[in-house]
Amino acid sequence: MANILIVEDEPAINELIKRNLQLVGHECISALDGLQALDILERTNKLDLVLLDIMLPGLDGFSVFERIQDIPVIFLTARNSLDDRVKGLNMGAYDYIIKPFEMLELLARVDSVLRRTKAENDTYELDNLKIDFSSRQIFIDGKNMECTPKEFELMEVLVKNRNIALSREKLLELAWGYDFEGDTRTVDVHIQKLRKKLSLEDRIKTVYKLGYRLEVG
Amino acid sequence: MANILIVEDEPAINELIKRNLQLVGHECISALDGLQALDILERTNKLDLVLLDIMLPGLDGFSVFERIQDIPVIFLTARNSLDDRVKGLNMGAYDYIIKPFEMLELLARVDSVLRRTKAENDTYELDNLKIDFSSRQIFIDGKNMECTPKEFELMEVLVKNRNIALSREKLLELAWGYDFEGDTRTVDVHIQKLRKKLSLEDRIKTVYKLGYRLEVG
DNA sequence: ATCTTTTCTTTACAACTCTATAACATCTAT
DNA sequence: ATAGATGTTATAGAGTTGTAAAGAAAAGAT
Repeated sequence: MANILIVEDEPAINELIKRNLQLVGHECISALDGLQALDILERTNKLDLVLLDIMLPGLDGFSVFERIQDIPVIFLTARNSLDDRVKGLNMGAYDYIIKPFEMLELLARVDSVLRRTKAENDTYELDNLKIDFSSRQIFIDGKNMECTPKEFELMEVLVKNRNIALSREKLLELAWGYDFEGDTRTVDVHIQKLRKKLSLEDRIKTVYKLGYRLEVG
Repeated sequence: MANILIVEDEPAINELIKRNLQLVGHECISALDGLQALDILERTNKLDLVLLDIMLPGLDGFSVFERIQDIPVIFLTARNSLDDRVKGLNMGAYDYIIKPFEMLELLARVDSVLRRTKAENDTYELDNLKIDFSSRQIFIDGKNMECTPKEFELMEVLVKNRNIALSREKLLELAWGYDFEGDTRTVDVHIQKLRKKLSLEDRIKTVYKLGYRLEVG
């Protein structure tokens, strides 16, 4: 889907981010310090996004950022200070995330930035299924399936968190909003609609006692 | 909400942290020195987080930390030195807080770590077996084995206490909950299922007259 | 406004899955 | 050899999910 450079000096966190981005279909390359990042930036020209830690040994994130041209950057920072945030955004970063962060939040922000910057990223294709996030339409073999708003929103959440088991509560939070007060069974009914309408009976798996997961090769 | 162990030798500060965490709905238990902390860690297995002072009488915080497995730790330290910070984070701590700290900051960091550890995608690998604790899936050679909830929970307990012989009573307590009233033979049946489904016949050992042990190189 | 249509949520019950237990077989220590 | 411990299989019941249809809410038409 997209090529992403992860610049983060803590190997465990770097690996964690990488694993999750790969899970949803991105190509990733890791750098553990600023110099390594510059090296990769110089040799590679197909990067779509850089996740950049500010606190790095040696060359810091801001210095790396100055050498990046025409690639969107999301800063990762342990510091919550307004200074760093403002500095980063003033320099032209697209977004910033304060560590420690929720993985689902990171995935959402990455998607958001890619959507803003890469037109062809507005759609996701899966076999004969095509999802157009900007026009909020879903196609099967090029035929518009006329989804309702809730159907689309739920499908969007499943697609953006594919291969991850999501509880009914989490799905309600992500597709309905954290303030939804109703029954969790509502999710079930909408899942059935998606399964039927989009022929996803064997792709949307039930995770017994938990929720659902969209399974994709 | 979460079970938190507070290791801090100054009674007033320990009590202060405890009161505030309880106020926001957490369960707390206090230790006033390293040995007491180890004792609690040994007897309790439902802790979600440890707040650990580095400067302690007798056994210091780093030594306590070495005995903690699979529980996130936030170090509390009066020392602002980069050395201690780096040492703590290198050892695998999730975060650290410099004393004196604002209570709200502590609460925010506690929440943040708890949120992160719940969403985090941590896995344990053992030969061709991979256990993903966040999505609750077990893979063999990358193939999802479709475990039931109880199968997963029992496997989780075995893995997290690998190489330790666990009695049936202990397994029931850890995987079923302390309030399970049924027969201990229930464990046997589930152990057989794991052995069969995950080909662990020679890894899950029977400890005659006691229980079972997952044996790992 | 009111009525109609569409979408969403809830409900009720059917279908299914999981789990504990029982019953019997086999093993182990003495 | 024997008593007690563990392995194995089958099954009923509890709990979870699937599904259709009724009820409620929102959107659109008149």
